[in-house]
Amino acid sequence: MDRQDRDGLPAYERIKAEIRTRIREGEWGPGDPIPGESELAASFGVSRLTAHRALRELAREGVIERRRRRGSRVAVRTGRDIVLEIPRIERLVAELGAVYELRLLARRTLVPPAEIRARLELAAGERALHLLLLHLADRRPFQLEDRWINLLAVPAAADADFTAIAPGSWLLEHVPWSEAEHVIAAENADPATAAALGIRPGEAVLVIERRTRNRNRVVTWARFRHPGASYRLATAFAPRS
Amino acid sequence: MDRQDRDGLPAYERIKAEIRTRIREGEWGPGDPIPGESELAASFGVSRLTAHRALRELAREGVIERRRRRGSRVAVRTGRDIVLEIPRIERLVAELGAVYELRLLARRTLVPPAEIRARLELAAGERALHLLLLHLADRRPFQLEDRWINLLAVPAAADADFTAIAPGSWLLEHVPWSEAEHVIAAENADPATAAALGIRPGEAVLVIERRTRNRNRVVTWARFRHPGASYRLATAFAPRS
DNA sequence: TAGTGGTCTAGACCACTGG
DNA sequence: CAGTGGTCTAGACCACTAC
Repeated sequence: MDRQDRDGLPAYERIKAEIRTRIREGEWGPGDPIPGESELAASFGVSRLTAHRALRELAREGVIERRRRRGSRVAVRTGRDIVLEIPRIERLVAELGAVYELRLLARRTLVPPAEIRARLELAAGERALHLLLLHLADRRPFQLEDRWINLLAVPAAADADFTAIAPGSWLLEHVPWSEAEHVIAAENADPATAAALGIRPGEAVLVIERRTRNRNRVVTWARFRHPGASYRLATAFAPRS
Repeated sequence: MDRQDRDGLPAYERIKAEIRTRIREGEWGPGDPIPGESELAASFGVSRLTAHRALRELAREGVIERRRRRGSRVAVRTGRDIVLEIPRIERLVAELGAVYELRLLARRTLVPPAEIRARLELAAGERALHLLLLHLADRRPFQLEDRWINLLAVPAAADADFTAIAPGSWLLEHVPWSEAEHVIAAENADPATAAALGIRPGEAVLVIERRTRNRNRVVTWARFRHPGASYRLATAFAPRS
């Protein structure tokens, strides 16, 4: 049953909350042992499995560390995980309360330069689709997108209308599953980038690169450039899970 | 028991792997229904709870979506979560194979300017500890750290020796639990930053800001600046959990 | 209102590991 | 080798919601 005995929360959530509270309030510090499954089960009046679930989830979230025989203890955090959500560009602009527009600046199918070919893990001489797009928010340049699409992985992209839908959105809808690698960097705007984004050459630009895979093939590689003065990635920290 | 029947994996992991495979290979596309708990339990010869665990974890990882009565289906991903791990600066430098050094450039306890006061959520007139540090990798400037510490939240910081240990590491060891907010941005180096980092004024700088909380109080707010040319944040995508 | 997911129990056996 | 965590089952009741 959805046990909502006391706080409208399932028993394992109540146990998790209780442990979190004791850690947050300093009663249990990093490295300190905390009660084991059996003890928790007894003190909360639940089965061991329920206590186990609470501890298992806390461990997955990085709050505690568990070892057989050794027991459970408060995790000693040596680093921090930042979870950044990067939504579709259309939603991002909409959430800023701005009107979104898309301009396709260039579209060509060609044999990519060596550097891009390596990123796409393409055979020599293989052609790929190159797109250059400008995303606008309230008619002002918001993001410059430089994208290569592996037509072997996504042949349908050759016929897609990227003046109507951003490639990122189109791909999300047409590629069933994907993993991605990201790089975030700061660069000085080169003259072409500056012209496209309507900023001065040399101005700081926030660069996000994304490489997406599907079935061990690189689907696409894209570089997004934002004017540094008007765009930042912000995150509320979320524990691992 | 740790059922390692076929692949050395627990049953719920085998079920998860099977579902992931079918999604990855396109057999089940975004939005498609997948077998329910009972059906999976029967076909894998496990109890419903084991099948439930597999589906629950996949849902938490964002792979599938579950709704009562409606059943389970492949998640329609509308965005991407990037998980960035930001390790301690000492470890980061060590992983680059470089020798780490720390230089404390300035240390003062003072009433912060209004902007900082707001970030620390401090009462007017309240003093805070301000630190300016330079982190070096192989004797070259790697990161400029501009940090404010709320002495009401961490009184012991007043006596800490930040010439020996980086404040980030010291805080991790002395503040039992924390949540954090992050901002990532690109800026042009101002003259002071350029001088400290040994770069030209105007060069792109990758800025990471972090605000850490404990018990609803802001513990510290810090701004880290890296020369854009020599530092990038990279991430392998990890599904949510 | 039927069917799916959500939670829970009591009992069980196994695996790992610190003393 | 004892104790802790890891997994599993069979059965149960409840909650939500699409039909």
